[in-house]
Amino acid sequence: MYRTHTCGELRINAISKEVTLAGWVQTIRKFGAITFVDLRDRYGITQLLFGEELTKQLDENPLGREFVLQATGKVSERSSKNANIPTGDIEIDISSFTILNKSAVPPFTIEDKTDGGDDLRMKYRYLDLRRNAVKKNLELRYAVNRAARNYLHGNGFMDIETPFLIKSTPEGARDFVVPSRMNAGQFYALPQSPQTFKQLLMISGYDRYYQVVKCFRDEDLRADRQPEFTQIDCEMAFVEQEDILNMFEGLIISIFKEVKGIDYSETVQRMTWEDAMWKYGNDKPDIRFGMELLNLKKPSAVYTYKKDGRELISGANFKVFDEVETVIAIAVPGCCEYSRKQTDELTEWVKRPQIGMKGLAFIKCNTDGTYKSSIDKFYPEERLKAIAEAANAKAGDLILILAGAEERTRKAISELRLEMGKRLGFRKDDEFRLLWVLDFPLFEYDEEGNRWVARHHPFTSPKPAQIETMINNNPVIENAAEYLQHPYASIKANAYDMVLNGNEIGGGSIRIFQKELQEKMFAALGMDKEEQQHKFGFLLGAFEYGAPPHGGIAFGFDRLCAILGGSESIRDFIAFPKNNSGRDVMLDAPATIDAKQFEELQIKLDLKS
RNA sequence: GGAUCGGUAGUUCAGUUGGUUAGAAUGCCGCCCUGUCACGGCGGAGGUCGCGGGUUCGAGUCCCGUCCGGUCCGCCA
Repeated sequence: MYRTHTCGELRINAISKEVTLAGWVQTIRKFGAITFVDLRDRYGITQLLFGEELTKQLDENPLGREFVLQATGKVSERSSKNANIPTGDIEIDISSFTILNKSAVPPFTIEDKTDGGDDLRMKYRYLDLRRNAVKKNLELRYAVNRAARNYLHGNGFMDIETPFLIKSTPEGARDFVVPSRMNAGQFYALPQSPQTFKQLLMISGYDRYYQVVKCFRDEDLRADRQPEFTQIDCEMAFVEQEDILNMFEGLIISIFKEVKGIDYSETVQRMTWEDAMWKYGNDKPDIRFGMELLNLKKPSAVYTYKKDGRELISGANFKVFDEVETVIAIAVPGCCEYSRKQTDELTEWVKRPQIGMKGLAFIKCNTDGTYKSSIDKFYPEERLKAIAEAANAKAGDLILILAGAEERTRKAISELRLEMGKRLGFRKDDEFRLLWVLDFPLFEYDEEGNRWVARHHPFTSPKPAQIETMINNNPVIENAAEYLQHPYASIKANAYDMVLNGNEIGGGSIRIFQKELQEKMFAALGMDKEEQQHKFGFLLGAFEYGAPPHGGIAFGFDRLCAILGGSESIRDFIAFPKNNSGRDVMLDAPATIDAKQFEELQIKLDLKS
């Protein structure tokens, strides 16, 4: 037996017990005749005391950091206790020890605040995983996993595995492809999601399905995006949108409760996609704080039913506002005292290439009721006041105004709102606010191909009232410049995203379950009959045999864990992540393969560069 | 595909206008130390300044190229 206890469990009540521990050497503190060794395992750290005799033995067999050590001795009370660790009241007075294995000096310190950089930590990920900070994240991940499974199991969902080697149907993201040896010249694709399989399971009658499953997308990465990632993938039959929303806000609330001990008692807010874009400039608004947008001017074709406040800025002969498509303002609370230096810094911030605005106008709503602005030359005080009132600005607030092309400006003001929210401390890691964003557009216009693409995916059903619009209109876009006038531009989907603190954590839709509508959808996306049959013949075939109404959702498991853990990056919540270029720096993958493997696959490399 | 920041000791970093032998902290090694827990004290070793080329009397420093890493845009149904 290697050990009787772990390094995290012994307390004062175990005194004088004879125990054997095994673990890794965290630190060695030698004092001439006696030596202290902190022994670490997954469960904690326990101090070992090497007396005079054993310290002499250490001279023969010196210990080093990360050596694997087994030690037997008696639990005793420390003469000076350490309140910082749970086992700090006791130590093990060692009677014998065995060095089970030596260790090279690790390239970085195995501590909560390590001296190692990201790159090095990834290369030696097996050492990095020994660190408490990373271990905590993986424990959180496992807790979220358990909580999700418990909830779904409790609600009658069944975990059914779906294949990883499937057919490439390049619709959205690029597929990872895998060559087949037995079918030379042919390729499998790794799934971007189990989408079609879970729909087939609904047709097969497994009316509540879930899977915590790896998905693969061959696209460029970000701090919160990996080429392989995990989804909590769910699907239900005989449901409407309302059933799905209720079931899955229940899932997240249950995870909050089990993992974080949070009672999320408030009603989960709901917002249409148009409202989200209008009020926050963004389809995943962070609703932990206000600072809603004041739309002072919008191009007429966008958000057709929304009235902007253009009368507030028009007729002032201010070219910048007169000549652009869109003008949007936000009122930043309590910032009217910003100095020239601070407003200049904000101007530089919005001019960065990532934001790409030409400038920033501001109105200071002074606490004495006066207004001071960078645009006073064009707008007398009463007009500034009118804008301030429309923006719900209070005395003491700073109004920031951006002007430019619709899409860019909306995106920029949204980023500015988030940045100001962050600077003012409105975005707290430990405050969680859920939001459903509903009624997304069914289609998006693809400028490059002058065609429609599915905003969510091609299996998403339109709002029932708009099915006629879709069937009765030709998807062809005659006039690219006026694509917004096309009937398809206004079709809304039965689709929903769950947003947590400004992050999309899940998204789904009610699916199309009628063959004819699905064919119309494929056709709208530019697929002829032959292509439809080649790519999705199996699904269209299945729709002929009694497909029930169904819908579902998938949650980004890694991202959800990162947000619950208060982190921006998902990498520390994945045991073995890839770097920015999609490389595993520990394995040094991807890599070339043997000539023999190419031979077996009957593939010859002919790289372009 | 593009933008941007970085690469100097095992590690994290500093290095002035281009100018003597490239520094600090930490880690590592040795000696001392019986109550430490960020132990302490003394001493020591440790460098292809990512790589290649150029400018210069002289390059860690300036220029060009390239590789690697971070962040972002495009992309991510």
